[in-house]
Amino acid sequence: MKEIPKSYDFREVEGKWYRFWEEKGYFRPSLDPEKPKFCIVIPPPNVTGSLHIGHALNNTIQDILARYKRMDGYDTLWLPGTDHAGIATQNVVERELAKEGRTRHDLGREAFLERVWQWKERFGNRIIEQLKRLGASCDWSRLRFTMDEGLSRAVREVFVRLWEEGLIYRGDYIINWCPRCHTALADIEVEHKPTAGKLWYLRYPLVEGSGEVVVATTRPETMLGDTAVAVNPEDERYRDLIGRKVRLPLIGREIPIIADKSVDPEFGTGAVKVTPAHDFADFEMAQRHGLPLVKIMDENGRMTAEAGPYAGLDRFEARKKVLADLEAQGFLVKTEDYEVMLGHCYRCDCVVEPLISKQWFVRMKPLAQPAMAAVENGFIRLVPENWNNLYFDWMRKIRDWCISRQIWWGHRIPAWTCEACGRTSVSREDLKACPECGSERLRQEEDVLDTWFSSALWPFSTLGWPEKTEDLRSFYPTSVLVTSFDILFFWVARMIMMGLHFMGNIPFRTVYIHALVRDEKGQKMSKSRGNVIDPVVMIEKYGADALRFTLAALAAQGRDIKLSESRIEGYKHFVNKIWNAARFVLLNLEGFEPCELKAEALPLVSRWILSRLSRTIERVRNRLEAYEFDQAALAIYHFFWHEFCDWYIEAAKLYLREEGEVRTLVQNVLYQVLETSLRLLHPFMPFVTEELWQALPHEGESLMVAPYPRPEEALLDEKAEREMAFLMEVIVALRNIRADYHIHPTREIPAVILTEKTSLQALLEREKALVQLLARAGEIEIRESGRPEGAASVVLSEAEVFVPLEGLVDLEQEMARLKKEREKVAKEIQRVEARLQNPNFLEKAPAEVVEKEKARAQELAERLKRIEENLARFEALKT
RNA sequence: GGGCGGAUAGCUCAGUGGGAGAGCAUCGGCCUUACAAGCCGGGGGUCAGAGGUUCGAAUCCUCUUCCGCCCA
Repeated sequence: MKEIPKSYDFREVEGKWYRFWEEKGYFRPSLDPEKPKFCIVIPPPNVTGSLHIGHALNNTIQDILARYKRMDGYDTLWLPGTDHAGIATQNVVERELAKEGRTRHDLGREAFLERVWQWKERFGNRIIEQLKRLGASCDWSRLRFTMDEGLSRAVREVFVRLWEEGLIYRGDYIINWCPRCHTALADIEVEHKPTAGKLWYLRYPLVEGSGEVVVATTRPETMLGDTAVAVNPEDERYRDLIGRKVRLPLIGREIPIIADKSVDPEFGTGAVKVTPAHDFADFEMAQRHGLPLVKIMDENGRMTAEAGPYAGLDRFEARKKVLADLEAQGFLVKTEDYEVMLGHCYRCDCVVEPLISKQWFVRMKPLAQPAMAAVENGFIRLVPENWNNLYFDWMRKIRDWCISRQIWWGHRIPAWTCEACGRTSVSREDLKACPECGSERLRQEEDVLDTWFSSALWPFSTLGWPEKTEDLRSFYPTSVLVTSFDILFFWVARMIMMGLHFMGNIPFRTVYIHALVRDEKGQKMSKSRGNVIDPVVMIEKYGADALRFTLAALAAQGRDIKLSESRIEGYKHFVNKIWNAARFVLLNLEGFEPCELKAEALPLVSRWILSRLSRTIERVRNRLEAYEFDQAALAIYHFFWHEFCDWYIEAAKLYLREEGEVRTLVQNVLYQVLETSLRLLHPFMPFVTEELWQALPHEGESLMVAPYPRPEEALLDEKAEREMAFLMEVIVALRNIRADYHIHPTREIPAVILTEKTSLQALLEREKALVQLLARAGEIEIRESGRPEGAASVVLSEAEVFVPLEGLVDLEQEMARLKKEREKVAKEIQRVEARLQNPNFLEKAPAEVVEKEKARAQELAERLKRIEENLARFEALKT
């Protein structure tokens, strides 16, 4: 037999097996039409990205599923790819240019894009390499990129069709504008953060007669663009003023006082200024009341000519100046501290500005309706399902999606405007001439599409759509999407809409939404906080298997993961434990001959471990199917460490000493349990399991393609489990006494075991050697009665265990132990008896519960009796 | 303001109507030839608080307090 090194060195192992798997083509599906299909599309990481701990969790889960299903007989495709990440990538390259003292405008559009592509070729695959380190079993031969040729074709097709269906339109609307990225943003790309601000009260004098209206605002500079003052129609204070006019300070424009239900009478004075060109609520109000728009700020965050004397000022300077002037002229009533929710760009964290501009939009309502129904009717299942409400809520409140971005890196909108006839045409192919008038004076739209537009198509564009490919036929709809909730709407909801609209079918059956990984104090990890746990560093320090197992073990549903390095270190110990258990088995396979395992011929402990193994397999499979990765991982952990290693391997030493059949049988059980455990563990810890499996006798080329274990009914053995539970109780009792009396571990102790049950007596006789080995016991006497004098004792429910050692027992200590035990048992009896004496309980509780309680009461009573007797004996000895 | 989640051992968390659990940490004893990254044993909890439903509540309901997150 092969001997393996004393401790596991993952560094030498991981790369080796990853290359092996890839070379063998195991990551690729066979496309065998007979096999059921399993498919996951990866949430494409940004090309700018490097692997962070969230990716590590996300991809570990996907890999666990992919490896599990692959081993379980599914033709499995895990389809990888990257996202061009429009704004983020453009920002990176622009920053690079800035170091050379240049801007993208110096280069021009084409040269700039050239530069971005170069950057992508050089750095864009870093995260892919890191995923390989993690062990991800993606089919790299199908690697896609949102800007590659095929996907770009899909984007165009979708854009044109939506346009033709009237679901895309262009128009002047208020949008979120990032003055730094210089582009429009979608609603959900804006992060609202509480910021300390002020509430300014401004005096607007009435045009006719004396009097005034005081409005409260958090943005005084926008008063330059006010076109009305609004009050709530129910508000008594202002009822008489509705319809009258005020004169806008500083500017002198006359604006009306209007009534609108959206005004909150509780806010400020109950009267608000209306700036339709620079506030979402005001824009909507303006539409309701037909108010004019006055744009006082431009795309750079500077004041326009409409701002009169303030034209050209930056928005923050303008505020200062406006306030100073208002105060000087007596229009500023008062100032209060106020916390405002300020929108920030999710890419660059700048304060975004609501602006009116010409943008492209997708009508969402018609698309959202079926997407909602798909979840409502259970065609798509969100796991855990408490995300349903949030999903529905968001879909109900959905607004049209602003898809145009004023950047260069991305899918350029396929629309051309004819300078001759003014018509805008949208086309699948680049236009050379105007389809309307034939003129060649065409100007292509400058804007590109929101990055999420292309990722919304991901589940079918990556499979080859709009071509009718074999991949598309085989793998759409995909099986499960693994993602985190923060992109549920950015991405998941849009994929559902697009999938339903263009494929006529859901994009995936299940959406598994995993937790966010936080640091050990529960804070978000971020570079600025300096609390980032870098998965690549962890892999180098503890190995990919340890990291993966940790993430799986912590992935409880509906709760964020608080990760600390010590947890990873802890599970590295588990990896080592597996290694050493395998080492033990290998060292003891001398003369190993595979044989059939007939339950009757096996020692009790072997029947027990096989039964436990079968139960563990069942549990692991169930928990995996339920996406309870933590439960699955912990089930294996417990079985392998605390049943197989702690008990079975120790017990096996008894039989391995012997010659003959029993040795062969136990060797076979050791082998079988280990080999099966490795298969069971492989999706969680692919590397160490492959390394060990290859060192064991095995059939097949790789553990990766070995069958996933199935529970075997024939191996379940309740009797063996019950009997072992009893023996373990006895052994623990003996160890207990040893520890309490500080008897050296190597010293054999004599034991007397009392039990009235003949079946247990027989069991103890049969398994005496096992008890002797595991409890380091010498002579063991088994009898029905006759407590030895002056012995340390432990009372079990069906037996009493004594260690009669001359001069051993400390009376006080022994009595203290018994008294404590008596108290516990007595308390328990009280509870059980109270229950049993309650007629309501006897009447209403299910019969089996009542039976169980009765049996328990009896058992406890017997135990108490024995404790009392022992105590009495000690009392007698004392006097 | 609206919504969702959480509060169980020192820490991290499972348990979701019928005997309070795990891992880590801690304490005591061991280098027992697979493993000291280990083995054996121990201690530790009015399950946030109050009320209710029930024969029975950590578990279901209501309220309160505190802590997260999302949306406005």
